Amino acid sequence: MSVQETPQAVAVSVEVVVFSIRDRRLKLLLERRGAEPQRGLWALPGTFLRPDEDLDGAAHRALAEGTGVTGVYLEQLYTFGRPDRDPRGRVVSVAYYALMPSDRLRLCAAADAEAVGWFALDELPPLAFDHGEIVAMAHGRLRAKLGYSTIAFQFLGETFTIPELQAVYEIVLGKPLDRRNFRKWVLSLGQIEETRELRREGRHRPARLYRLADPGDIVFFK
Amino acid sequence: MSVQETPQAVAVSVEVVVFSIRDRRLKLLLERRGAEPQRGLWALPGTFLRPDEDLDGAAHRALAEGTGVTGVYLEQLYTFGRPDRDPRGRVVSVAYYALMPSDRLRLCAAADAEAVGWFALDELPPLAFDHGEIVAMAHGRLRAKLGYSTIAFQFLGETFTIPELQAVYEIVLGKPLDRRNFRKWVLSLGQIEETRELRREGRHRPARLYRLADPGDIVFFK
DNA sequence: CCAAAATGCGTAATATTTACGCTAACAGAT
DNA sequence: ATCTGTTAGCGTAAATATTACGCATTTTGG
Repeated sequence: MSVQETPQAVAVSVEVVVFSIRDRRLKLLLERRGAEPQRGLWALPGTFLRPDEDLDGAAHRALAEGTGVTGVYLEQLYTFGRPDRDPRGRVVSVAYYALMPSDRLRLCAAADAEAVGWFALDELPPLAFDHGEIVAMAHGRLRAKLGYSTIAFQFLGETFTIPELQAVYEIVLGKPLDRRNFRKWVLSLGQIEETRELRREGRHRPARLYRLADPGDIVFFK
Repeated sequence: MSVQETPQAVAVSVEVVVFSIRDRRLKLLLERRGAEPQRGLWALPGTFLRPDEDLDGAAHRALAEGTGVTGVYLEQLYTFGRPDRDPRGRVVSVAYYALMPSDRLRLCAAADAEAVGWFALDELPPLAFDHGEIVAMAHGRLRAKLGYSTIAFQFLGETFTIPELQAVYEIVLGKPLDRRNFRKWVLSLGQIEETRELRREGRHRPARLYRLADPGDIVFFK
């Protein structure tokens, strides 16, 4: 790095694209901005980076402060730095995306946000700054990563049935999958182990509950 | 983003991991640091972000100033922001990686660098800051992306033979490939078209020269 | 004109993916 | 107790993709 150049002071923020599946749809967590600029528009949960904090830490904090959510899967997505992307000045945003089970939420509006809400990905309100661009990239990455990693499991609780897992794939990919082939495929990954319990709901045969063999880990395959 | 927080001033830099294939090995372009801190250590070409510049622009500039190289394939890799990663203060680095043909270089040492040089990936000198970590991630990304995109072509000139392309794959993946299957595979991608010319070298049948059907574009497949 | 080296084509064996028939288990209605 | 609708779960065959590899072709150097 060229140390003879004078480093220019820049504000660094993190923004988090939080995905969850609710009502059989892929949804996004947004905060309504309670301050200028762009007051009233919806925006991604985010925060400025603190002096002694690393980027992952800031992303976790943004999520905790904005929504009370902790312990979810978080991954760095991309860094956005167009000079004019924030009217307040030069802000470089490191975007993250997060996946969480639908039940894991206690909504608590952040101090400077009038509201927090879930929005279906295909019915998003107008977003602040360049957050639409960030969301589009996060969605693409999520779809791609379903195919070669176990991130999809992050949408589910500790135990889950194979049909529930299949629903996650179908909702994110937007297309139906064959039950029988899906079952074979997911079992062949060697990532889940069966429990002794069943999930009974509806007037039909109950499904066996499974558990991640290595919870917390994201495994890559193929 | 939480606008009530005071944004902390942070220096933002870009660092570029430049890959090329020279002498049938995967090599990396490094600059020897000519100033403190860590003077004398080798480091990735990089620069601080300027006020009116976007991140991609800064990465291209870092490359042009450090090495005189322009017009190469550049892609954002990851952003590194551990609080203690640079002894000068808080520096968040947006890392990029670049691929270039082996012939495309006019080495010109940057003003503050005593030297610029190519190093085989498995014989790297000690690197400054956390650049070793950045290089490791770039190498992983490069290998992964060979499998589902046409980045490999960026290592070659405008025209190339199929065996030359195969050598790129073999060197990056570190394993031999079957000539006949490789040919079928690469032709089936529909990304290259044959020219009327041949490349003659050595005492053997000359190879046909091909050209990218859509030069500059990186195509994803599978 | 022969040997060496590398291109270029074709075909068989193997593995992976996809399609889909069929049985099992449960809830609730008759 | 039996029937019915619905979803879970198993197995098998067909289609597709990948891999292995034999062999003829085209060039150069001696």
